[in-house]
Amino acid sequence: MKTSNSPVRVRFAPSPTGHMHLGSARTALYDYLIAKKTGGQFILRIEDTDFKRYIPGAEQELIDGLRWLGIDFDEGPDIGGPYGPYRQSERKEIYLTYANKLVESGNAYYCFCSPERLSRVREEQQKRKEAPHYDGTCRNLRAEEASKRIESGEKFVIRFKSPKEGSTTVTDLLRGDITVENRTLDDYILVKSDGWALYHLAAMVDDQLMKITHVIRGSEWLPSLPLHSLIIRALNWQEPVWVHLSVFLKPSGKGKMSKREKDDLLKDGYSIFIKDLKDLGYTPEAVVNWVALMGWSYDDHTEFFTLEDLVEKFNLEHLNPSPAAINFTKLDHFNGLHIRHLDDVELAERIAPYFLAKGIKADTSTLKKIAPILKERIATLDEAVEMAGFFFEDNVKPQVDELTPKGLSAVQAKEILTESYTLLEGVAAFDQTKTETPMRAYVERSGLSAGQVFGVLRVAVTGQKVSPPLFESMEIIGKTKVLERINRAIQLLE
RNA sequence: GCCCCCAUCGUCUAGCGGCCCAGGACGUGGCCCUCUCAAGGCCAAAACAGGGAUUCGAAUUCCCUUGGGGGCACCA
Repeated sequence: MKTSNSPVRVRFAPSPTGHMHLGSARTALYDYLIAKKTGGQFILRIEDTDFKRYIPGAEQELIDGLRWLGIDFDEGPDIGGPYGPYRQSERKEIYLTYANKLVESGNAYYCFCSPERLSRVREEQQKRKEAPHYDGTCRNLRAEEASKRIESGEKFVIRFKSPKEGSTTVTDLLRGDITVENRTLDDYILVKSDGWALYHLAAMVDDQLMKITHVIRGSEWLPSLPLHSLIIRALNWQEPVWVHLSVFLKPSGKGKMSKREKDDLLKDGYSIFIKDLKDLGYTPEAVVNWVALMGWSYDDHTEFFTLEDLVEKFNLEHLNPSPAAINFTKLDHFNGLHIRHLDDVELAERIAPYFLAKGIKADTSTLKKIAPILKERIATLDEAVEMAGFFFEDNVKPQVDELTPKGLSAVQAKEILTESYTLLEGVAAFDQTKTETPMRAYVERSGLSAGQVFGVLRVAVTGQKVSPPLFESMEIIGKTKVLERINRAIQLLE
């Protein structure tokens, strides 16, 4: 099936009921990519008809998440568009119009059964080990009787009249034909007793009215695909291309993630929520790259992609239908890759907020200087703080035991520092080439290893055992401060 | 219980009948480089779930089993 040549209209239709997670991000990404690639449009539609589950702020989080990832939409609730409104809560009457058409054409019917009766029926069915389904009480009610009961004020819902015989075949782009026996279909509710349409109706109506050509969504919708197709056919509409993406499994590959597991994950510095990822030091570039490759691959085995690359190379043909376990170490890898691809100024800007969050006043000019030596040493942006915090402190607090590493006595360590002080004090232009030469010579002379000498000096100057390269770091810190710090370390050793 | 989907290294995947005693990436182990940590380079271990069938030939097609996932709401 050729799908990626003519302009495609796709929609991302989340419900504002929780945080935006990786699965949604990937769906939105694919939507965006295929729309951009084909010169089509990407629409954001908010499915907010379930007022009980509605979470204020969730819509904004969604929009912020998309913006952060660089996924722009062409039409949506906050920017409008020719097929609005883009919130289902503003489209009640539209759904009713089509629900009525369905009733008129005999494809749907009014049902007056009470929720209480229905749950009793369900219970009995389950006791008999049957699949829970509507028992059909109102399915063949005469029209006059139905309208009489409606007029008398009885509560009702509208149900779809699913065929009882034969089978229904629908085509999914990744899986081919999917066929179900119609007798396994239920008479699903289309419109609730409060007059609001349910997803099954609302989404189909919106997709049609918004001229959606490809429905890209999670595979949790696969079981209701026949129903959706049947609704569309009953309305004499044309079916979109159905694309059901595989689900994401927890890292172990065993099922979806529970609330508890999500909390545990956060303790390890990972999260499936987009809003967390930013705080955890991940770049949107890496998240996009990573998520794009979970369920999609490119011919030539390339794995490093920018959003622009993906727009050019993405296609619907290489999608993989099997469930994928989330691999966070690979996110780390991509994050490192993308950090290294950032230029120094950009990286400086990106790490600045993390210093700020830790209460460290990091000035832009120093940030720019440390960016190149930090670049290949951090996997997440927040790591810049622990790796390079010492650049911004007035003084550092080395551990005495770290000042005297294995194989060296306190006396030797002190000697190294005193000698270093003298040598470095004598260097006029305090840049790395000028400081390294005399220090190397000293190493030769002392009979100690470079590791020992520079190690002690590193702890004295940076306060830590692990740091960016010593001489570059000292240059950035500056002569005065370096000497001060060495001095303090010598005192510590006394 | 019923329905639907899926099945290649630990993980993400390439493979769409011969190019595969299965390729790449992450991770892991080793070596090199090296002032620490990284980054980088090189090397290694690591998979076609099982059983039938079709075929000269199957990871690739079909069937069964097993395993995994999803769904069965007046949620989406």
